[in-house]
Amino acid sequence: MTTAAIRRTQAERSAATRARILAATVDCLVEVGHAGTTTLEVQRRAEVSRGALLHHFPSRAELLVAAVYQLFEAQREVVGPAVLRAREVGGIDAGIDVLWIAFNSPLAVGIDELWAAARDDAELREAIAKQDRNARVEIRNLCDALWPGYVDHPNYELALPIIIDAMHGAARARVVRSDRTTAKRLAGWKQLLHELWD
Amino acid sequence: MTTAAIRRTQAERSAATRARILAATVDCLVEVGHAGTTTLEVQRRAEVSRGALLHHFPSRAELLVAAVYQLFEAQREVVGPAVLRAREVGGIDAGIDVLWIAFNSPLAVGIDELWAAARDDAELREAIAKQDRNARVEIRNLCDALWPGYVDHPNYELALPIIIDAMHGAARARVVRSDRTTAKRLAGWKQLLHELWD
DNA sequence: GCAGAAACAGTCATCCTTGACTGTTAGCGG
DNA sequence: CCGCTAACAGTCAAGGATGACTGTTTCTGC
Repeated sequence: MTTAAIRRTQAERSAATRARILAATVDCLVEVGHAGTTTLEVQRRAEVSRGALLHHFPSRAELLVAAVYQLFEAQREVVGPAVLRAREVGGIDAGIDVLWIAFNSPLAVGIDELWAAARDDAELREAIAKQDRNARVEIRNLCDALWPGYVDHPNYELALPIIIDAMHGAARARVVRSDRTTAKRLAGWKQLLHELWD
Repeated sequence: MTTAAIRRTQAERSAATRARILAATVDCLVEVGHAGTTTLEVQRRAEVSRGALLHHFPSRAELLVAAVYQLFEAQREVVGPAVLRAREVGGIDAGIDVLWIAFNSPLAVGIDELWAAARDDAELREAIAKQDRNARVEIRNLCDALWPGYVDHPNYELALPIIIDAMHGAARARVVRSDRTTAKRLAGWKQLLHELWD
């Protein structure tokens, strides 16, 4: 009787639970890692039945592959606004700060987690590889947008991949090392670009 | 009767099987990753009984912690000789090549695997953190040995952590990306140091 | 308003891993 | 040579994860 009050189409119902499941999966990956992301745990967090979970994602593998896309998409939504703010400020330092946001977000932790798991899972590896290729292009465009004045500098092409790799490495080290060292790294990256570009 | 031919002390027997177990664990980590490194798989590869395994390492956690030390130690034995050769050649380029050997060795893959797992395992994290602190000092000394002529250069302190972080990041990316890009990276790192130091 | 399909609910068998446990053998001190 | 202890061997119970399976509800097309 009361249930009749809420009336949704099949597509709406389906999309809603699917979204809940994916959101729970992402949370799970970020908080307890790949190993901790069991289908049971996802099911608990999403508050769906086992049937619902298995209906949308017949296997754990498919769930994780879907999570890859979800993670990268969510990442875009985090980075986008930050870029806009940084463009108004402008300059090398603000650009580094924004880039670091991308690599340091909780979502990046989730991506990292799947990245590690991808080594033994061909399906997952393929999904990650594809998204990574896209991400590389986007990061490149992001940099061009952040530092329009330096795009034509002879050292621009030299510095970018190194900075990006360094951020990758630093993000990874963050698992073990203290936050304190992060500030030093940020300063170092800024100094490097000033050294190369100014 | 024939068994009497081989006579070893308790300590020798013990050390031998312990070494076999640890070697198998390292192999396992490198080949099938942290998740694939089950105690059963290690036991199979080391060709020891369950009793032997559990005798030396009462729990899987202790086994993995021991593997951390083993991995870093093995890494030293790989890098050491390479450094000696590089010192004879000398120069920025040879130094980069040696550093990359350290980050690109199969052992580094194993370390990476445990590094990822360390996020949800306090015991493991502590072990990794400790070894990482040592490794940082050693890498630093290694660089000083590789590039004695540049140690006092004003940009030396700036460049080192960035190169090291970049190698970390690149090593990680290697899981997904092709080897082809590695050559470009190596060239980029060399060029950066030439740019900064020459 | 009714057949059919999609979305969801809940249970269960199977498999795998872990570490506890008991039994056996090889070296060591006296 | 003998008792003892460390090193090793092999089995087993418990727990947890996965996905198959059956039942139920909600929507949609006609």
